[in-house]
Order: sequence, then C-alpha cells, then structure tokens
Amino acid sequence: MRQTKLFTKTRKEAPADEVAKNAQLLSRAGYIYKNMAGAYSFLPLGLKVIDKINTIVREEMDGIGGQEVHMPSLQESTLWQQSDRWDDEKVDVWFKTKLKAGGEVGLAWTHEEVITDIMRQYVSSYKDLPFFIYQIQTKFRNEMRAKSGIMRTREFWMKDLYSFCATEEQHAEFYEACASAYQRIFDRIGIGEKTYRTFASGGAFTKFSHEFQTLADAGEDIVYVSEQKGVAVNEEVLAEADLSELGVDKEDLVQKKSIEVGNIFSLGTKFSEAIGLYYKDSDGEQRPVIMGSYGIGPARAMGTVVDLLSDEKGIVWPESVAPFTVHLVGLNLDDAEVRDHSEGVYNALHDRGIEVLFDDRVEARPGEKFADSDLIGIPYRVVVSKKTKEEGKFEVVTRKSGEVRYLTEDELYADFGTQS
RNA sequence: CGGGGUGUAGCAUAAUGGUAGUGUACGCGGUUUGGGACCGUGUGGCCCGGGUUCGAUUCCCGGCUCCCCGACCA
Repeated sequence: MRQTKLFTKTRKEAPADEVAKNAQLLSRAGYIYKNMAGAYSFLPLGLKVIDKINTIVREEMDGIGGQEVHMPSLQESTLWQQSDRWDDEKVDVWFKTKLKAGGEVGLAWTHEEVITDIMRQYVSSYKDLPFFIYQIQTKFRNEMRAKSGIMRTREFWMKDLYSFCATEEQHAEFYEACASAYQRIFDRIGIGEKTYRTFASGGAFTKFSHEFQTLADAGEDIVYVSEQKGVAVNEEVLAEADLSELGVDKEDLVQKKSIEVGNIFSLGTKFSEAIGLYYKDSDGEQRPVIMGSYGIGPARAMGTVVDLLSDEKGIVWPESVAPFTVHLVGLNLDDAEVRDHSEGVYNALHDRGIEVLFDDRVEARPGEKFADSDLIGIPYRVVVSKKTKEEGKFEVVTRKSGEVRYLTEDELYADFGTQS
C-alpha cells in the first residue's frame, strides 16, 4: 500500500473530546473516526487490525470445534418474551424501533435466544450433541454512558460463541477448552502476560463464571490479583468463603484496575428450557440441552493492545495484529535514482508477500515521516534513501525496541521472508 | 439516570454586546531536506431555536451535542 494513496492521514493533535489513550492514538494515526458517542468508524488501517484480530479469534474458535454463522441484529419480541428478556424493565440496554409493517423490533445485544431457537430444529438426540456455534457480529447496547474511546461503545463487534452439550462433563470439557483458547488468543495478540482468568459470580447454575481481565491503568474494572498464584477475582467473589474455596488468602490479593477483554459463562439449562431446546438421551428421556456462552470484543481487544503497548511516540503493534509488517520509508524521493530504487524495493517486498506500507510522499520531510511512522506503529521500519542506496544497506528499525540494523537487500528479503 | 462541564475554520485554541485572532492543516511561490524546517502569500469559522437589545458569537431561556465523576454494565 502506498501512503500517498492510503485513505486517512495522521494529525499532530488529538481531538479535544477524546481523553482515552486508545482513542487519542488511534484517531491521530488515522485508524478510527468517531461519528457519535459510542459509535466509531474503522478506517482502512483500523479495519486491517480488526481483521487480524478476528482471524486469530476464528483460528482458535475453529480449533476447539467452533463453527461460524451469522445471525441477524433485528429481533422480534416473542422469542425474547419466552426468556423474559424483552421487557425494558428487565433489560435496559435494548434499542427498539417500529416496523413499518407493524410491530416492534429490537437490535440484538446478545444472541442466546436466537441461536437456541435455531438449534431446536437441528438437535433432537444426544447423538446430535455437542455443537459449538459462534459469530463475529455487531451488537447494540443502549448504554447510559459510552466511555473510554473504543472500549465501551453502543455499537460494537462481538465474537459470541454458544455451546450446546448433552452432559455436564461434555460442557465442562468444552468450557475449559474455550478458556485455554481465550488465553491463547490474548497471548497471540500481545496482551497475554497481563491477562488473568478472573473468577466472577456464576449465576444460577455454577458457582463461578470467568472473566478475562487485562491489568491496565486505563481499565474500568477492578480485580484482586494474587500474582504468585496467578489467580484473580472480581469484587463479587471477595467473600471469605469464596476465597478459601479458591485457595487464596485475602492478604495476598492486590487491587488492580483492569479491562474485561473476554467472558465465559455457564448458562445451564436456563435458555434451553425457556426456548424449548430438548434432546433425547440414550434411555429415551427428554432432557434440556446444557449451554454456555463465550464472548470477546475485537475492538475492545484492539483498544487494550493500544493502551498497553503504546509509548510516548505512538502505537506499538505486535506483528500479529499490525496493519502492515513493514513500513518502508522513502527519503530523497525527488532524486529519480533513489525513487526508482525504492520503488524496486517496495515491489520486491510486496511480491514476496510481505505486507508493506510504502511512505512514498515526495514532499514530506524526514522528520515528519519518522514521526508518522512511530505514531502508526508498524513493527519494522525500513528506510531507503540516497544514503542507504549509496551504502548498499537498508536501515531497519524495530518499533518496539528501537533496535537499529543495517541489512543488505538480500538480507532484508531473507529477514522478512522467513517471518511471513 | 443524578451531578459537573463543554460547543468558535478540517483539527487545536484566543478574545469580544458593534461579525473574530493565532497555531496547525490546506492552495500558490521560493529557500530547504535523516526526527513534525523556514520566508512570503492565499482560502476557510462563532451548535440549533427563542428572548433581551439599535445591534448577540458574547447576556438570558430552552434544546441538542460531546466530555468527566457517579450509578448501571454476561
């Protein structure tokens, strides 16, 4: 991608109405645009990052047997009345509107009812189970207050997976598999070290549910962490009885701010009974399906990466989610020979399948290009200039560490060739 | 939803009861060229509605907007 053709450019100052670090940096670097409180556009750079995150999420969900679907946002009322979640008194985050043809619809804020209804048609025997169905889809929640940039919005992507099992054993096995997959996802996007599987209250069917909380000063949540035990609990689970069950002493726990990046929850038979999803076991007995739900917000994950890994110069993307691998910064491009040379390097990198953003601006000065490059945060910056052309070596700077290397053209291609 | 703020050019900001200045960005000309250079020049602006007033961007009322604190938050 040529930077002169890239839609959006950087700006020196953040919009006055953005306070959150993630939104300031992502706005300045041209990844996102705020359309209203709690609703952001994802511009080409931003969408690339989301796609990278989603690819990782899909790989891990597919890896534990998940199958992807896509369900509608529009919801009619009767299904939700069966689970008693249509009434605004019961659920205060609904966006509702009228159908021209008559009747009221809501915009889905979650999909338990919907997927459970679908499953009724395809599950009738224990032989049909288990199933693990997920989607990455837009959710709407009429939050009282949107805040923290892209971390808490009224319209947002969510990866929501729903598990359907015949037995508690089956369910427990998948629940753990999904917890592991979640940890792998957070590892792969670069926030694993600071992300704790956190015990939260479990509702009617299990003692605990689990949140994945990433320790961050920008967090809205508070968790209590025992670093030596690698365990965290949220406020609901601070009672002595719960703590002793988990084998932690209250004195060991340190209060930390955190961001909830994922959530897994055992639903028991609440929705299967409400919606009427039953199967016949091997004795011919009719039983309700045991369910679980598992959520991750890709945009919130993106914001968490920015909050956690950026520095004073700008964003620092891990390679796994970076919009490009290499930022090829061309200097002295008014010189025809340097221009041809850098075009050749760009094409060579591109032809080798390396994702490269080429700063081909002729008029921009070096300082501006470097500042932009730091702000955008692509993992490797390769400088091509009159100097590097004459010396026959390219300057390669690692964004994260600042490490500078000088590589020949062959070394350069070999270096990135092995990583792609 | 309770409380507190906010709204001026694409962006960031200043002043003002007599129609607005600066930086940046953008256009043009020129000097520059490895960390957001400089000179000259130009384009471009007071959230919406009502009230007070000879006159309102400014004061008052209402609305909307966005931000913050709290509450809420599978």
